[in-house]
Amino acid sequence: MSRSPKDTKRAAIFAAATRTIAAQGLAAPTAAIAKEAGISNGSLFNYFSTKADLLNQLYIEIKMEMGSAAMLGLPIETDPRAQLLQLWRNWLRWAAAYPEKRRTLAHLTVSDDITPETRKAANQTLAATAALIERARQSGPMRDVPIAFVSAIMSSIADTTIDFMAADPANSDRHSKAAFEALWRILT
Amino acid sequence: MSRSPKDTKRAAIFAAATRTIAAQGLAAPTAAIAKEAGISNGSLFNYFSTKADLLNQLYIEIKMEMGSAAMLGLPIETDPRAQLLQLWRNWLRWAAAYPEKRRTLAHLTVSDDITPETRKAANQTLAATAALIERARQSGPMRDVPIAFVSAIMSSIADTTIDFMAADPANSDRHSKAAFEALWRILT
Amino acid sequence: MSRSPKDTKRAAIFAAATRTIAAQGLAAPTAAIAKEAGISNGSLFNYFSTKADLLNQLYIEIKMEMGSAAMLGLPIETDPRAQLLQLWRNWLRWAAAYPEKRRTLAHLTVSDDITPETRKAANQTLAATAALIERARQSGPMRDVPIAFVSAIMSSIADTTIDFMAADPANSDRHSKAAFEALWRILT
Amino acid sequence: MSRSPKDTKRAAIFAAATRTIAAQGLAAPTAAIAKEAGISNGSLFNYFSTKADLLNQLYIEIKMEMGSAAMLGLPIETDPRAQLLQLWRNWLRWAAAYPEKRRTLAHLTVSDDITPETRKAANQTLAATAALIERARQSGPMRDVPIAFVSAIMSSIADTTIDFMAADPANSDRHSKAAFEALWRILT
DNA sequence: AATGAATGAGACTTCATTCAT
DNA sequence: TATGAATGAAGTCTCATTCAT
Repeated sequence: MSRSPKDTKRAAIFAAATRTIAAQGLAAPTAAIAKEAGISNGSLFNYFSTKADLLNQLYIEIKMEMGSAAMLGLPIETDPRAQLLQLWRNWLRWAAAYPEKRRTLAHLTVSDDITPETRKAANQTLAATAALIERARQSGPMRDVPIAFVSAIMSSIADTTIDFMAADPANSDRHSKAAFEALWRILT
Repeated sequence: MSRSPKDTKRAAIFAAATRTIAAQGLAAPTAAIAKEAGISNGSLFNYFSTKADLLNQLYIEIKMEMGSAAMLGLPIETDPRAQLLQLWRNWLRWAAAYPEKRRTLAHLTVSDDITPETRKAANQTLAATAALIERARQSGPMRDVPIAFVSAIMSSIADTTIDFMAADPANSDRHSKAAFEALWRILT
Repeated sequence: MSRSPKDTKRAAIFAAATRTIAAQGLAAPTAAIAKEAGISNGSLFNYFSTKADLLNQLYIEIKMEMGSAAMLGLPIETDPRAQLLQLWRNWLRWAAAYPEKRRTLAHLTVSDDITPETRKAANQTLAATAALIERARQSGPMRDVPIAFVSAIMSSIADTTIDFMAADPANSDRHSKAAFEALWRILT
Repeated sequence: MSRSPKDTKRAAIFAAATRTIAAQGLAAPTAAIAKEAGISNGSLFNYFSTKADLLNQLYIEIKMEMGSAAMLGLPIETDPRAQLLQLWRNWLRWAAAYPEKRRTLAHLTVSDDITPETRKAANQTLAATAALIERARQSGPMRDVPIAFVSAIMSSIADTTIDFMAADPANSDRHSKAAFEALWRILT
């Protein structure tokens, strides 16, 4: 079950890239990422053929982790609202716990280096989430809209909420609750 | 009424920058922008002292135009819903009409070159919008949340909607309407 | 006797160049000099065909003024020592009175833009000085050395003295006197 | 005993910079220096972070070499005059042997890129020289003047002498001797 | 597989000089 | 004669990528 040395190193580079990009933005030199990862600048290219390659894979990596975190310990067989609320809390908790990952993800999301293929692949990590939303909206007013659109709106509300939680941690809970209620009103 | 030649040239550079950044992203060379504007690379710096200066001013320019477009022909003395709906339509129509401005604005919004002062200045173009939202939500469920938060959520929903409208123009209206209804449910 | 308008403007440019170069060095933009002179950047080139031309003429101008200042009110028919002392005092007084001219002159002296012809022309402003030195050294130990060499040594001692006077004005007199005595010992 | 490859390359860059600056002045492009050193223009910045950094280090390098050369094989326990004479000869010989180093040093000395810290550091290479002068002047007429002033005068005379030696090599010895005697008369 | 020096294209910016008005 | 916008060559510095060791 343990990871190969190669995977370990890749993970170290991902972590280094996350920290470095969170701090410096996408213009962060590959040399800075390599240094943060404790390897030489040249070595980075033994693991990722180009900087763009690294960014694309990092994007998928973070997206997948975020997706997994969102689904963690989700109650089965409960009413949709309870499930969605749990998903919402998981999501926001993850974002609060890993601010650098979120910052870096925000940078990557708007990068021209991220290919459409990568975006498509990353979106599939949200399939489970989409299923939940599907249940929640099923007989509500959004029932005739493409599910991707509904998901995207939920995402954008979550992002906005996370921004405000980060800027004003004291009122984190209030913002989180208000946003969830708003979301629920959208769906039902 | 006509603009000074200097303003004309500035406007030409803004337009060139908008096109170039929409196409190439923020990494677009100043030389490319100058060429697009029909001037030499050195001349650009007779109008903007640095690239960052150009970006900041362009950001404010587009934001202000967007704000004006949103308020265009807004009915006075109507019920809040009619007003907000008009605002929503104006906004989305502008975005659809000037996709390059919107793309460029999206790039600028996340740029590290945009200073906090610029962001603050640009946000004041949304004051009128905020007042409308204020009326709409006044006795609704979002009444106790900071208005900035409500505004931000509205913005993010609008952005998402615009993205989907751009990607699927045939269903523009459906998306626009569904999103507005969702927004209205959030507020009331 | 009054100067032509053209000469007045030239003098204004010389003065502006002196101040600007004293402050910023030879890399001072011609535009900065023009602005300091109260004219437009293009106008400067109506008076001097190139920047190098301006620098060369400025060099001669300052050198001539310095030469004149040194000879001011020189007693005739006195013993050589009294004459040389007066010259020395004049020289140092001028340097103390016009620090910007001296700074600028120092910059110009080492500039590659100053042509050998200019240097030769400027040196002739020192002819009168050389004559004084000639008298002073006539039967002394330096009698067989080229007069240009003796003059140059005197110049360099004067420059060094002025530097120290500028850096430590409180001891100006002491330094001036000590240096003159040293010079006198060299010559006699 | 052999230098590391990195030091070898640094030395090559120093040599290239010395030649290039001697020929073209401080405005010599870094690209020209790099080419002269046989490396690409980007490589230069692997060794010196900025052009100013290179200039500062080069200044110290040449000053130290000059200082060492001056002290070479200095007789101990001799009378001050013999010691000073040896110093003088060493100094002038070095200057004659490495005209490019001297030219470059002259350029660097007046450069605004050389920081006060660098100048201070470089001046300490002359501490030994100052001690010699101290002995020589001890009961002479310059005994009450700051030693820095005396040293500076000696330097300026040396520089002037070197200029004349370079311009008129046939009379090198005459000039050197005459200048030393003049110096000695100053001190004693 | 790891290293890190070397590369050189390309970015931003400056500025002496020109020229239409 | 005066203006000042326009020019574009040139300069410094960065950095993704390569490759000999």
